[in-house]
Parts: sequence; C-alpha cells; structure tokens
Amino acid sequence: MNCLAHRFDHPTADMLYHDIQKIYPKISLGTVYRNLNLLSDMGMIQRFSTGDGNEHYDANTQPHYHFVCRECGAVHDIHVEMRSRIISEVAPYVDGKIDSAATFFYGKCGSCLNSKEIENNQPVSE
Amino acid sequence: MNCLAHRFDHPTADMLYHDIQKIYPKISLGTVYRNLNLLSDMGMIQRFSTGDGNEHYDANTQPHYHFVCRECGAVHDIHVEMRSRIISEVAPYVDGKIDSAATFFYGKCGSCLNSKEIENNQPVSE
DNA sequence: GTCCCTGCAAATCCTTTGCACTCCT
DNA sequence: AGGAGTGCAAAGGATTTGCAGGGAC
Repeated sequence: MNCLAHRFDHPTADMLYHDIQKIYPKISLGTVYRNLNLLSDMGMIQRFSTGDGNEHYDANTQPHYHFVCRECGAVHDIHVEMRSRIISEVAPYVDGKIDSAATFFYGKCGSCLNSKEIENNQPVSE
Repeated sequence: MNCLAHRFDHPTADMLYHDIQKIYPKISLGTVYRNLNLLSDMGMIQRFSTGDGNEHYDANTQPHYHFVCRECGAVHDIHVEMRSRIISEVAPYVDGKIDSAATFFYGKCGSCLNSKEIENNQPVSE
C-alpha cells in the first residue's frame, strides 16, 4: 500500500483508487480510504485538504510548501526551503501548543495559464 | 448578511446558520451557503478548510496566520505580522501565478490543554 | 408582469462504517 | 479455530441545486 502512495504528486483518495485498480483490480474504495487513514495516523503520509472538497495525500512528510491551482485543482510541491523557525517564532503569540504547520499558495498553474493564452489567441489569429 | 460574517471567529456554515437563525428565524441553510459562497467569490470574505471536513469562513480578508486546534477544532487568528514578502519569495519557484497564500498552524489550544491537565490531576489528587 | 432572492427539499459528492467473507497462521 | 484485512453496500455529513413562492419595482 505504501509503495502506491510513494509514486507521485498529491492525489485524492479517488485518484489513488483508480490508480491502484490498475494493479489490484478488485480493491475497493473503502479499503483505500481505510489504509490511507491508517498511514496518515501512523504519520507515514500527510493528509490535507486544499479547499476543493477532497482530501489529498502526500507521501512526503517533510514540511514543505504546496501550490494549489484554483483552476484545475492540481497540487504541486514548491521546491523552496521552508522556514523552519516559523513555528517557534509564532508560538509565543498562540494560546496553545503548535505541533505542525502547513502553508498553501493559491493561484493558476502554468498549464492553465497556457491553455487560456491559446484560447485567447485563437479568435485573434482567425 | 455581511454584518453577520463580521461578528466573530471562524465559523462553519452550520455555525453561522444557527447564529443567523436567532435574528432571522426563517432563514434556510441553503441560503446561508449561497450567500457565503457569493461573498467569498466577491472576495469580501475568506473561505478555507482546516481538515475537519467543514468549510470555515472569515470576515478578515487580510492575510494572516491561523491556529487550528486538532482537539476541539477551534480556529484562532494569530496576531503576528505575516511575512508579506513570502509570495514574491516563493513565486520564482512555481510554474504558475500565485495570487494568495494561507498558512495554518496545528496543535492543541489552551483550553484543551487545560482540561487535559484537570483530567490528569484529579485522579492524582483523589 | 418581471426580476431577484429565498425556503424547502431533494440530490450529489466525499468519506466512513457494518457485516460477512477470505486468507493466513 | 482465531485474527487481520478486505469487498461490498449502506450510512452519514456537508454542500449544492432545482423549483416554486414572495416581495420590490
């Protein structure tokens, strides 16, 4: 199961389900959810929601930034060193104990920008 | 409608619904959702999900940090200046165009920590 | 009358759960 | 036999949607 989560970007349970089906055709969605939750409870994968109504899963448990495309819903890692001190800097201002942080950047991804350009250019070039 | 969202912390649609009912007893949940989505589409309120399965709404549209208690689900603002340059710093590493950012800190809030202390102390003091 | 916004209820989507079954020891 | 993990289908929650009604112009 774990090896499946290892494979690519930041799939939803349903995306993973379809993907796993190619290898285990009889697997059920319930099992996928069950194992995904098991793994994230054990801390072996990260689980988060981007606002698109689905839970996403990430095999990379290192703290890192995410970029979410509002148009196509794609989620990409951002390859920048995350400020590791951010938690200790913010902690004094919080009534409670912080144990993790997540930051998301929202916008429009490269391919969505491109496809829009194409759309816009075609009527012009005709 | 807007004045309602202005009132307090980071309610879910359902919390707001119950709250609005006190003033407009006949309002329906569908209307609450409709208007909340309208307002957030117009950029007058912020909408985000914390991982508890609900959408939360925030009348404060200024970028700021959020603290989410994993135990009781409460969401609090963190009164620290958010690094405004973070988007421009990260932008070069993203294939696309960032237009907003959100960062969440997860942990256990003060009151949940306290109630746990009390629980733990009682058996000892008996 | 027309338009816009609403209440209501049904529909939808994602996720969780209960139960019976299989597989392995 | 006993336990763990699974498929399947039903249940559960949150959010969205379709439609008819009501008020303002």
